[in-house]
Amino acid sequence: MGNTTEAVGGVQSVDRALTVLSILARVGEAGVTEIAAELGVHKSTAFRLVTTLEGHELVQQTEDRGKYRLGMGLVRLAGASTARLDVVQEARPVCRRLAAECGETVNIAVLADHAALYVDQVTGGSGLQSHNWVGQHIPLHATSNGKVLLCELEADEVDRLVETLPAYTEHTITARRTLHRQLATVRAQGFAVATDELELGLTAIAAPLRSAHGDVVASMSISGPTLRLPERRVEELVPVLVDAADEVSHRLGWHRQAAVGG
Amino acid sequence: MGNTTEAVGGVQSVDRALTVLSILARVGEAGVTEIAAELGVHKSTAFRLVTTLEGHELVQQTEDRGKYRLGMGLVRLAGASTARLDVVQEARPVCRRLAAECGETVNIAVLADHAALYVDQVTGGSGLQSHNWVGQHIPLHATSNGKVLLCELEADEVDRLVETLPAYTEHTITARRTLHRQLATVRAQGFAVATDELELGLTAIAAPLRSAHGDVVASMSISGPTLRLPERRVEELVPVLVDAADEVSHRLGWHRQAAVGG
DNA sequence: GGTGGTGTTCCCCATGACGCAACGCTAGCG
DNA sequence: CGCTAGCGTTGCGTCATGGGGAACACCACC
Repeated sequence: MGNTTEAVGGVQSVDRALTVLSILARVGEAGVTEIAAELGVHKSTAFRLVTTLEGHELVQQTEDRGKYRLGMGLVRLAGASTARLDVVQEARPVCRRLAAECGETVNIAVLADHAALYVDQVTGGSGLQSHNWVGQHIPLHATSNGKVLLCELEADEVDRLVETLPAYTEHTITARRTLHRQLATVRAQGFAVATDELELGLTAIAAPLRSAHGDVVASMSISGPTLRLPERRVEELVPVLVDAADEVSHRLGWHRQAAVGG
Repeated sequence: MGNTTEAVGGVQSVDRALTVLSILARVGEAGVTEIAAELGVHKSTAFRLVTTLEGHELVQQTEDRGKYRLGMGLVRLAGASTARLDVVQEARPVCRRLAAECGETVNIAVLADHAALYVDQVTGGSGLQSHNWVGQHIPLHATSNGKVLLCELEADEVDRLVETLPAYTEHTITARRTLHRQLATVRAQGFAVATDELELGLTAIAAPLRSAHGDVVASMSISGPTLRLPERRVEELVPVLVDAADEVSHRLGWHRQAAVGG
């Protein structure tokens, strides 16, 4: 009987095990009893599922006889997953160079499920990463990456993906018309800026990564504290970012002239 | 074709499903038949497992009736996973054990802003110790931690980070060529030593901590008075330190074999 | 149009996963 | 200090459930 999300797949025990992963992703840490309650199964069942997950390192215990949380096997799998995305593979060296060059964090995002999904991140300057965004879903209308990913879609497609426009700060775009107007600008100038729109004090600029067909398949961004990225510095960074993005697009087989069947 | 992992956990079908993920991580793409063969099960069984995985977006089909590969759900889960951990947290128990085991001070350092930043410290057995390094910025060219943090960077990146090479003692490296040569050695042997280079009478050895991607994200060091750490004792401690560092790397998701390219 | 490959579906059987209950353990509290 | 209540963990008998065989739909090559 459905508590959360159930009957997704065919094999019951596998479905339950994978639901355990979702639960842990949501709550961070959980004990066997808690998981069992959420799944609606007996403790022992939950325990066996968790143990199996642990055997593959997708889950790990915080300590002996302790709670469980997601494990590093997931990171490994996700790495293998994104590594197959040729976007990430091709972009990584460029990201690294860009991050080092401007001392800010560089991200790669793709369109996934009504949101921008961050698939890679290289932190600038300091090796101690402030916050790892990889795997996070970010609202499309409040981020530079989101705007880039949307900018070449049909208007009704944009409206389908962006169902609501919640305000995160006073600068967040909340009107559909404003959004569409901004997307036109982004499309025209080839990059997007978002200042304090998702979070006060957070600024980001983004540029599109294109496949051989010319489609926008991903977005590359530079982000950092608004204090470090005032208007003047943004103006400096934009051409650097666009150049880097173009280089990645080039590696992916895109050529400015080679518009395939307009 | 070796069955890589078998009977790891308790629940058979879950175990098989997770093995499917490993297989896909290894080969990139695979069809139902291929997966079934590798698992040693019937096609239909493999199909059901894959379908369940697909329901949770851990796997996706390249096209209709096509092969399967790892999905974006993994990236999401991995993001939730890495958000909860950081180097210090994972390293702390190992540091404590290491410090107790060898009776010297153990430090964790990361690259930050043209210097090594000490982010954690566990003092060794002997009671009162020198001052606390945590939060201190330390020159990269005169410390074992610095050498480790630099050793896998590009040569020009190293030169950018190390602007000048001031001499702190008569043993400090002051020539760029010497530094680059030493970094190559560190990279090759997997650890660094610094004797009397920052301060007369102070010896330290360091080894790299790697992320799931294989990048050197931090450095772990053992340091103490040169009197207590003569060459012979350093030789004893190096394998102990490297083992400890490898263990932390492992916890962070790094696996020697898990080089993604193949 | 044959032939061998794929991913997919159905159905029946026995295997293997489930719920139960009991265990060892820790923590809190009277 | 023992008593209880909660935890994660384990063995066991039973029956739901997942597995395998075979047939299906489809594609590509010959």
